Amino acid sequence: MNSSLLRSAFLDFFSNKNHRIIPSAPIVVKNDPTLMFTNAGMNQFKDIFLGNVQPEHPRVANSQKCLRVSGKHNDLEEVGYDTYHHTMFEMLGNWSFGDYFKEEAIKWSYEFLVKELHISPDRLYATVFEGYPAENLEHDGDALEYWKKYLDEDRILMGSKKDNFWEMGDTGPCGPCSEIHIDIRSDEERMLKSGALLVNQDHPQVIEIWNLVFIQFNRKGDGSLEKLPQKHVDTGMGFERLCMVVQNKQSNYETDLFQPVIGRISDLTGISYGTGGKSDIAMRVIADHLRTLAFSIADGQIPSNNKAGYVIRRILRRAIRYGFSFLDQSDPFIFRLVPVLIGVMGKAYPELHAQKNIIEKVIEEEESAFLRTLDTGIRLLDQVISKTSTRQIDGKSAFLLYDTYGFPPDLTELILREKGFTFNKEEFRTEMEKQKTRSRQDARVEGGDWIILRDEGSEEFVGYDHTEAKVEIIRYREIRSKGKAFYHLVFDKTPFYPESGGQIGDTGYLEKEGDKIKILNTIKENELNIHITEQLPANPYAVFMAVVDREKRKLTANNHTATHLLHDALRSHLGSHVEQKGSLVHYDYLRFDFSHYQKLNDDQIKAVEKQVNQMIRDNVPRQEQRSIPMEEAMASGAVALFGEKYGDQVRTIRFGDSIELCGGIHVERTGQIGLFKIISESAIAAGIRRIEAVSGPRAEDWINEQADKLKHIRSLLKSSADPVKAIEQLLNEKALLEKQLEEMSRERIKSIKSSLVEKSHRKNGVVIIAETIEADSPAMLKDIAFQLKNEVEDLFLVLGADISGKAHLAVMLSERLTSQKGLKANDIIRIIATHIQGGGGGQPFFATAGGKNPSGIIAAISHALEIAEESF
RNA sequence: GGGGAUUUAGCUCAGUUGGCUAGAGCGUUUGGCUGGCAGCCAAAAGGUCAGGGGUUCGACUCCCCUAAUCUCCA
Repeated sequence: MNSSLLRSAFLDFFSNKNHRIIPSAPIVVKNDPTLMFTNAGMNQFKDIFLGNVQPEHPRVANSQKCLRVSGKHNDLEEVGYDTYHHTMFEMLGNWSFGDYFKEEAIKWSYEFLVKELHISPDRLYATVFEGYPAENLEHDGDALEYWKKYLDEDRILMGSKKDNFWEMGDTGPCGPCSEIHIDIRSDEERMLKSGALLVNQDHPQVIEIWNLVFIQFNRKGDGSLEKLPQKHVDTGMGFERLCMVVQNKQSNYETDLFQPVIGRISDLTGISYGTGGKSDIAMRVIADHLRTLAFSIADGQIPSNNKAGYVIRRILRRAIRYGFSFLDQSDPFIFRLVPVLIGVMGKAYPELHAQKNIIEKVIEEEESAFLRTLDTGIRLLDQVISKTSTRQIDGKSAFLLYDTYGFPPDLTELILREKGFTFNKEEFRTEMEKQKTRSRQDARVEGGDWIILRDEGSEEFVGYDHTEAKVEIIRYREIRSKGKAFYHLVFDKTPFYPESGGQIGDTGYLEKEGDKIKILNTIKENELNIHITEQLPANPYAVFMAVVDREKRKLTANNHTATHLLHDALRSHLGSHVEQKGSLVHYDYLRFDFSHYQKLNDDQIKAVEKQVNQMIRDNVPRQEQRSIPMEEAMASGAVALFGEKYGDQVRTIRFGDSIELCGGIHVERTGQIGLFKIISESAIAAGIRRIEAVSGPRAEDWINEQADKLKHIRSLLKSSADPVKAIEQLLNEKALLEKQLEEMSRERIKSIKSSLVEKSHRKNGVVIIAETIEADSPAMLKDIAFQLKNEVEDLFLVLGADISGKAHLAVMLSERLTSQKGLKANDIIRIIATHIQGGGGGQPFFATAGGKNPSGIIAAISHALEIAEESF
């Protein structure tokens, strides 16, 4: 059975059991600082388990794309070396929200594996929670009883709390789980040793394929467990492993999910798969990472230099590195694999088709960028080698290469080994330790404990309707950073908008009987809105007036609405491939990154700007829906960014044709924005462009500035008719005059030079010139000095000039005088510069000085003359 | 969140302790050479040295601030 059929077999099976089939949530997580990527099938149902929202349907099933590349679940470094670890994988799951429980979950899992997929039951093992007396947790007798209906008792194993009691976090929903393991070893091997002994022993052929979690408790803050009124089922089955089992393969990479991609890698590199060498590892790494990249980019996460984007970039670079080292690829090639991947998975995940272009472009661009980085690294490494006298380079240099230039240490080692070198790994490790300690310390300084003032529930955001509110502080904490103390305050309700969705956080103040405390910023952490201040109120228990800086709020709202209008205008002029890739809404300006393949020409920019301004003049009213289901919003044509998921209640903001899911602050009517002006358009990555723009008063300022400049130009030109033509004329004239001037100054320099030569005298073959001249600029002085040096042999030249009230000196010596006589122009200049109350310096053959006292020039020159007379 | 680094011509980059009149290669334009092409030769254009402030007689170079980018750690 191929993978597509297998995926639909699972979904059909549960659909027939009255489950609603829902789409996978995006792989990129928004608004949850504890999680960057979806790492388990249950992520999108977290709120249902927590009781925060009611499910729309009590039974659902889906195939969820997951990523395990950072944080607690991090499989990245394992990928490639074995046959079953992945960064990106699909998790098949069926859920019951307060509906069916253990009996059905177990029954159906058995039915699907054995009846539907014809997996032999004598290869299956089930584990059941053995209990944990310390917490009064009984062994899971129910699960055991249900399993006995299907499996021999010696195939049902007891599991510890570690393996068979599942917890989401330190607190929250939890419960016992029951895992299904499968033994795919050959019959001979199975005869020799029972699979029961290999369960949970990291054997590559005795593996867990399905975990059935029975959520029935809530772990409270004090560590105790309470029974939930509603019991849930949460199951997850690794799709890649299932494919391997069903297709009778020994490795996930031999299934039809990976083989086409690996085949293409072979074609492109001319290296075949299955040789058992490093090239096999490289191919697995690339085949795996390609999936992660394609899915992340499709969900809107492009590689970048921080946070989630940086995780993605590092994965891509890991793939490139393996291609570079073990497949001998020094040109971009991974992007060429995208069509094959889409062939395999595009049907189940149509977003891959939709985003094909951008996935390819972004990967290609990143590949060439990293290959350049490798080039620079290799060059730097060569420099280090040439400066090293032993056969070992120091660990600090290797670390610098890694830490600052991102050059992988294993590559450093590889290259060094080829040249018969090594590097000091001990020292490298020490440097790395130092870096880690420093980071940990700085991170540690961050946290003071929350001080709870009132045990009140959640904080309410009232900022959509109000810019001030009577508030009470419900908790606070002190933060120390860079020797300064800051306070984080949380209110019972707040009009302050926290930094999110690209919009900056509100500022303002907290007032109590005339005493004001500034609120410097507002940020969001988990679901808390945190107000940052430099001081704590004298009486934190009081009731305060919290007031938002209305002026900044208004300007910010202007820019946020302008951003939506811009987005809409870009889509209507450039096409619907335009998607938001990043956004910054500040009170002074806005920045909007979006997918598009080429530079916008002037006409396009004008057209976009014009449409936005038309919308502003139309004074379109805001239509807001505070809380509607995601599905309904999408149906109305709202532009969704990545991050929303099934069952979410979302807010939509509509201005005419522009409908977006958005939590930000917007104007009531577009007319308030007044004016919109694009300031710059540039590229930030392959296929991604950036527009910076201003609106309202800032746009007015900008326009006025331009107009003032033009006005100024006109008044300077004394011609209001056609300033462009006048400037062109001036430029032409200027070019002509410059030529003439150059001619004249050449003549003048020539005559100055000849008069200098006339006034020169010789002593022991040295031509000595020491004169005051009239020069227009220090550059002219230099000019004369350099020309004379080329024309006169054995020259000792000292020149002085009064240039607009300042004294300037120059000393020029011929090569022979510096090398044979040991004279140094820079020494001489320093001595004689005292006469003009200045200082100077330069090289041995040429030096200059400047000073405040032009009347000292003559003294300086005669001093230099004395030096000359003494020397020759 | 913290550390390190980068920002110089359209592109890739040099520029030594502050002072050689800001350079190289590629690209562009023009002219020439060569049966044609690949190319070669010659010349030219092209720079707010990221932006702002400071120190200095003098700043691409030193100091401070800001921004963008790269990179490592958490």
